[in-house]
Amino acid sequence: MSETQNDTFVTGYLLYLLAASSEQASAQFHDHVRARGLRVPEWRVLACLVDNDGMMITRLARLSLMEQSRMTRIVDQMDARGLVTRVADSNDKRRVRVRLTAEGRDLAEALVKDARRHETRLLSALADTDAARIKGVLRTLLDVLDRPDAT
Amino acid sequence: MSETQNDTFVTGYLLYLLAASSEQASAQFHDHVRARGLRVPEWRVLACLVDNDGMMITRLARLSLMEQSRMTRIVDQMDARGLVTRVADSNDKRRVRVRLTAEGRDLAEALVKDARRHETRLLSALADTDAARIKGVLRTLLDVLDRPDAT
DNA sequence: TCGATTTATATGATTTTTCATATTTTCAGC
DNA sequence: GCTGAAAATATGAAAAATCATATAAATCGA
Repeated sequence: MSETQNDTFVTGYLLYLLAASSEQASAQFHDHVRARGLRVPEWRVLACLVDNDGMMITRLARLSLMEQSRMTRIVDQMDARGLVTRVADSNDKRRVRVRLTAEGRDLAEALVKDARRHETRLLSALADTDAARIKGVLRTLLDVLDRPDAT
Repeated sequence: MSETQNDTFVTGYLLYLLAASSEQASAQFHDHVRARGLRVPEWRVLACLVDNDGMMITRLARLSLMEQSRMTRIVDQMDARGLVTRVADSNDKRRVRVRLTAEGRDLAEALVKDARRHETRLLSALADTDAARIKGVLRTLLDVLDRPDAT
């Protein structure tokens, strides 16, 4: 008994399993993203914009799971780098719409393709039953959490 | 069609579902942790140490999903605050064992109790089938990711 | 048992992230 | 059409995280 192993709580704790799964499942792809010269938050922005170009900063922040002020600065940098442009919303002058540039779109589409491939590989490493269930379970969890009575 | 909604990729992407689930499922409890005067990484350290007191920094970092140098500084702060103490390992002088103080242990045990309660509530908000499956699916995913041939 | 390698931790410098709050614009009710 | 509240974004200052690397101890092989 060289290394006393209790590990009774953390390892079985739902929030740990979620954090660890997310972290570890993403690690490889995030390396790929960085190899392509992007930081992870930037990749998230690109992915959101491929789905729906011209999102406003606030929504981009919510979807990308980060704070608004941080998103403002990330958009700054991506703008400076020529991946996106800021466009004033004509109806509501408070809003800033973020649009992909041609370069941004190319990069985004290439990475989405890579992401899909990676996801397929990941799912195929799971048993069929697990692969079939995982997304549904997570979506259900997210739905439940969205309800105001959540907890 | 006021807000053009495509949302074809991100919302259904496994790595997004994992990150979002983790983020959102944890949000409430993390607020609780902060209300108790701890930052999230500190709570993670306490939770690990309740399971297995005297872990070394490196292992603590791996389990808490963070970098070693970051963990060194977090342990510094927790030490300064009286939650843990550093103990030199007698067999291997490179190692630093992190031990809970009495105060640290009290806080840790209280929070673990809260965490378990919170987890129970969370799981009971899911349908029985989902609740029964979620941990298993995540554990399987983690197992697969641990294998060297992972992807 | 010496030297090269690996492992564990620490630290300086830089970059990110956060927090609080300012600014600007819209909206709701009167 | 005013006024106060709410929403969207930006920004300065502070705290935290990262990256590269230093230091020190253990281990492995010839």
